[in-house]
Amino acid sequence: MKIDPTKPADLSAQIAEAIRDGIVAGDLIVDERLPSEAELAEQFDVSRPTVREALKRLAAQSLIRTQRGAAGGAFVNRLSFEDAHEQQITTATLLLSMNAVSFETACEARFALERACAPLSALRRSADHLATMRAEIHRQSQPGLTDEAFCASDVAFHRALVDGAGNPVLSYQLAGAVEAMQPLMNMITFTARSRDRIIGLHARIADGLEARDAGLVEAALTELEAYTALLGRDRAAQSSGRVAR
Amino acid sequence: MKIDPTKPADLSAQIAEAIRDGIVAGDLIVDERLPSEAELAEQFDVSRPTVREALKRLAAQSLIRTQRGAAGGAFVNRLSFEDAHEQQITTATLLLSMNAVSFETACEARFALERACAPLSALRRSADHLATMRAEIHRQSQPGLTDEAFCASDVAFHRALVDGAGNPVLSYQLAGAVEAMQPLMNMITFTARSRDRIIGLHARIADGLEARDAGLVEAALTELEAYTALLGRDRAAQSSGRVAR
DNA sequence: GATTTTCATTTGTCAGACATTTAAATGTCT
DNA sequence: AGACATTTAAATGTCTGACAAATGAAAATC
Repeated sequence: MKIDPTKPADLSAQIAEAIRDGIVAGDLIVDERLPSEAELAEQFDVSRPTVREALKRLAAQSLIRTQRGAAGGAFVNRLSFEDAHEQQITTATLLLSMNAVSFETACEARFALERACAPLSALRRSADHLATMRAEIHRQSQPGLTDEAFCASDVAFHRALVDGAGNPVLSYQLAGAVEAMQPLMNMITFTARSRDRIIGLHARIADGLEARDAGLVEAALTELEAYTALLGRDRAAQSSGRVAR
Repeated sequence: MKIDPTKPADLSAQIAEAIRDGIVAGDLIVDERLPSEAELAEQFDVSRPTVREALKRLAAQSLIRTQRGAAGGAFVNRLSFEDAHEQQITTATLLLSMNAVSFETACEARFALERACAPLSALRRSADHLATMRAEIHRQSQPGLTDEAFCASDVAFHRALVDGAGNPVLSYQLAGAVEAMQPLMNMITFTARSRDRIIGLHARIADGLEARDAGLVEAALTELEAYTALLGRDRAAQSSGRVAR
């Protein structure tokens, strides 16, 4: 592990990269302890603050964790699905909010991904998944539910659908996409009629999964996509109509 | 923006979180300059190194960029698809390598996602995408190609398929998944016969896209999934047969 | 032997300083 | 006045040294 002090990049960035490469290449295995900050500083021939900046970069990506005290230090972190999920959501959320991705584009991606889960979920969903979905449908039909709570329940419903596929990689990828869209969905105001429509489609999805009929689920998802896109367009039209610019 | 010095979390982590929240909430907009490190140190009532550690955390997530010099400083970064893509790949790669995700699971997720792209890609693929895919197929049939080069071309082929869908969100999500699998794919040795089989399926995918027939593409992808899973099982069987453990 | 105390190690934080980069301000010449 | 060179100030990047706080292990004590 060597770094080039003449490179234009920051030393801390170079050091972080060197350590990251070591982790990816398997030179550093999970739960292995890195040398102490003082030792790393000596190895890379830099000061301790520089090493610390590098370690913080890695910590921000959940690649390492640090522990204070005698037997403390920096340890290679076992990246959990939860950690990755968190990162994915913040990244995807920012991406959607800053790149002005159109609602339609995000919507299309989301439902395309969900439809990809449908056959697997129809095959493997447990009774638990189904129960969760039914419970969320019931919550969604409660009167007096705020739009935000409705959205949150919507996310939980779709998350159960995705988890039903029994593939953690899919769950991680997809749940991230679904949750990242929530801020955009929250901007929609759901009328009683639109809620009824959505709940009805949710029920059809749950029915399809119960019958293990992927076709039904996909059809309902396609309808739901079209309806969601419509709601998005309505909101856009309203807000552009209300405010002058 | 306030932090609590009595909290168990590191000050730099708290500061990073405070700034991140500001970005997500829109208090800090893209390309806006943050206060200088010295000013931030005063605002949060901490030292400059602590502020710097916080900024490095944010830089590691591509949330900010820093510039040296007179008009320099830390600026809120417009998160690009490329940046997000990079992050996604490293995260997903580590996730696959450290969590011992089975080849089958990763494979299933990958092809489920690709099938989700098929209808959109059939509808929207440009002549360019098709040309890229044909070119990669041609490269794959060159004799003397190393396994690694074959894999790289395979990734390029599938990336063109995904990009053909014309949905940047899908491209970002999916290309990440495909590329993250490359290390696992690289562990497979491709015989001449298996290459022929794969190339044939690639050709069928390209044909399907050319004819804008999503069904053909999906069918070929399903076959390719089955075949890839088979190759993965073979490799597992061989390696477990060769080495004792 | 069990409990308490001490201690060494390590990360977390601070203060101050200097180096380097960079753009803007200033000065100078044509 | 305009073009070019120089200076300057502001900002990040880095270093040194120090102290605080946490923590596990060894030593001391009961």
